[in-house]
Amino acid sequence: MENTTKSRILDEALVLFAEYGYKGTNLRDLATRLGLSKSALYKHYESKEAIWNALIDRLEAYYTERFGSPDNLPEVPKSCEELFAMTMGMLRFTIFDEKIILTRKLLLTEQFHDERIRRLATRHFLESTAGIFTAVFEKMMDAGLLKRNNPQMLAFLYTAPVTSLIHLCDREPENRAGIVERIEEFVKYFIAEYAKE
Amino acid sequence: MENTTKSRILDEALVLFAEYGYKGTNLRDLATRLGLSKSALYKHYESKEAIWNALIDRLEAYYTERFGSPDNLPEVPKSCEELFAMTMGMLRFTIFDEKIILTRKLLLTEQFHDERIRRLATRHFLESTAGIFTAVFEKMMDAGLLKRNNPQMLAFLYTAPVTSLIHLCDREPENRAGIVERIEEFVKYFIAEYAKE
DNA sequence: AATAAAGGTGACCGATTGGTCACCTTTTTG
DNA sequence: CAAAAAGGTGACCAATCGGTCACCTTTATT
Repeated sequence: MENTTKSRILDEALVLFAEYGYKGTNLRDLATRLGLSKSALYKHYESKEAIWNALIDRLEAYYTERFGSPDNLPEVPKSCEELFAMTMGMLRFTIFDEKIILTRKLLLTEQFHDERIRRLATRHFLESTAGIFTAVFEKMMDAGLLKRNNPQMLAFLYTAPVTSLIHLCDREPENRAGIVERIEEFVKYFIAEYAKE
Repeated sequence: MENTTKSRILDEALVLFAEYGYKGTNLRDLATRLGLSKSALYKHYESKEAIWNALIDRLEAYYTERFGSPDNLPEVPKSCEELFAMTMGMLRFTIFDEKIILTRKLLLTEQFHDERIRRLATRHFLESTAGIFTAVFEKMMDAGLLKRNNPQMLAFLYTAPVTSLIHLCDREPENRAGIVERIEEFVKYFIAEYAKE
């Protein structure tokens, strides 16, 4: 169920839906990109909407698998340097992976046109990463690495600015290097501000 | 040049483009909503694209008028209570005004399909409000109301989380009241954290 | 009052779209 | 190996879209 035509259709659908939107995507282009005829698509999905729904099914599955259970938390950093390294590691992953970029674009551009996308957008942009860092910060406070503070508030204060710069990165990929530096600067500032001592 | 048909077309175009996207908007709907026939639109604009461009012209003009010159800064708060009041005032304006909500939706959903929207999105979501608060914080630090700190970084730390909650508000208008409370909570937390003493 | 310009209408056009169908080819299955 | 299921094709269809046109009505202009 990996490199089947059925799943390749979804791969390519993500590219087109993310780039041109649901309305702006047509099945002839999709078929051509896959080296298929348009009618072949209908052997795998019964309509354009069915492709769309299957793509969102897959996205939802990805999110529940990735962020659904609290046991796949990252290792808690044992120092502020490790916190910095972990953050930048996550960032690089999130900012350079083509599929994740496309997913973000899809969530942003279709959030007001589809109920399930709307819910995923909140989950992605607000809850997922902030939830992880809430747990991380809490443990780092317990370990005496960060000043005592409201961990949830602190995580929100940490992730929201970074998220907004990630959006900038999607919008201006030509400035990616400079933006990564800016994020680095922010992360350093934040850690310096809230590190113990 | 205010309540002319020409400008009413743009008003209604904003609604449709924001709600359904450029591709998802059709001129028959637009005309019907205005109580016109479709061909009447062509007496005012030569194409769908021309309507789109005129709408963006107007948006750009609004932004340069509103945020273009540094002299229309808000009054600098004389206390942290005033900073709180000012912030919540700006927030309420930004969150309840139907036209601003639609504009945000348009910027989000069309930012990858149009170069000028892309630039406006960065200006709106990253530069405008952060710029204002950079100036405000700098002056409040000079006045001894806030702890000495990097004003630009602080403004970014302040506005980015609020902006992300404004997006949440657009996505879930049914939870607006609760989200406003959450913003209030954040703003209080932030001010308490960075107020002098 | 005559004329022209501006504003508005409905019928129509070609292009594009999602979707269907009869037919062919390959692969699987008993 | 025969049958059938799965995968693929190109021609075609109806609906929708942006856009045009000839024509009518209202409003300014001189």
